[in-house]
Amino acid sequence: MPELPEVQTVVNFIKDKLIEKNIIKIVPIWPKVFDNFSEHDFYSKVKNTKIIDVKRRAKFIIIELENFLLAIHLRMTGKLYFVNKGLPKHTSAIIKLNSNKTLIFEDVRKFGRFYLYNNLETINKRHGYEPLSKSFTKEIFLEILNSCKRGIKSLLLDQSKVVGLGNIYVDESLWLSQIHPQSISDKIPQKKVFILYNSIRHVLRKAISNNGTTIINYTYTEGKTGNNADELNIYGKKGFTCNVCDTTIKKIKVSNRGTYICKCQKIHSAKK
DNA sequence: CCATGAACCTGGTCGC
DNA sequence: TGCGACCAGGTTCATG
Repeated sequence: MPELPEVQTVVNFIKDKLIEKNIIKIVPIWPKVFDNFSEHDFYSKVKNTKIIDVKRRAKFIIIELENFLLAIHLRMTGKLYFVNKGLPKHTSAIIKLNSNKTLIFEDVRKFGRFYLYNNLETINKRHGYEPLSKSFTKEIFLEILNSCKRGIKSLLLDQSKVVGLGNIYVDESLWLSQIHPQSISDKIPQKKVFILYNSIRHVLRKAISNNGTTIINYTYTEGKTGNNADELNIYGKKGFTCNVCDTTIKKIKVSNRGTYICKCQKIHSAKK
């Protein structure tokens, strides 16, 4: 579930119930879920457990406390939501609030992690531009693409350049721009780079406004799901007809990821 | 610098 | 119905 729009949706959904509350208990159920701290560390390091703010940076959910922040990465199957009673089968961690509410981190594949940091520095060091921020201009995007020679899909998935894109939205953005995922980044004409820039922002904004894409029954809480699956044009559409070029959508492998393409996506590479 | 593959995990689906 | 193979919205690390 978790690319930028889905993480943003989780933040939007839980934020109000967290701000101004105190964390009275935080329990790891899966032993490895707390990456760089222990339950005891949390209680002793974090003096004031009042939550100041909840936001997103890259694909992390950032729960900001007075002198620390708790960063949560959902990885492939993580879900963060409130429960009234009982624990789901794959509960990985529990956060209890003084409001008597319980936030659950459910994670079937157990890849998700919690991190305790003083500030955002550690995350910022390894992560690039927020694609929807003002500082991410089309000129900067062009510079990123021209400064290396990499397959465009692999580059877009690289969080140290531009954050938030994952397998779904990369395929959707490239399709919308009619660029083949194996195009070499510095061989894509400037005009198309700008189209790709617009496509990425359009695709992400639309997905956020739809509360994210639900593929496998992802529920934020009480059955709420994202509606963006209806908006997908290429991802998961193998065998369907592309509604632009009218040919059959194929599935191939690019950067070791399942990748959906159609004929209208041109490959830009060094001439043979 | 860049690509590839494995590792971390569980569960669903597909083909025989 | 059963079983194995393969796949999954992410990231990191080792290797060539």
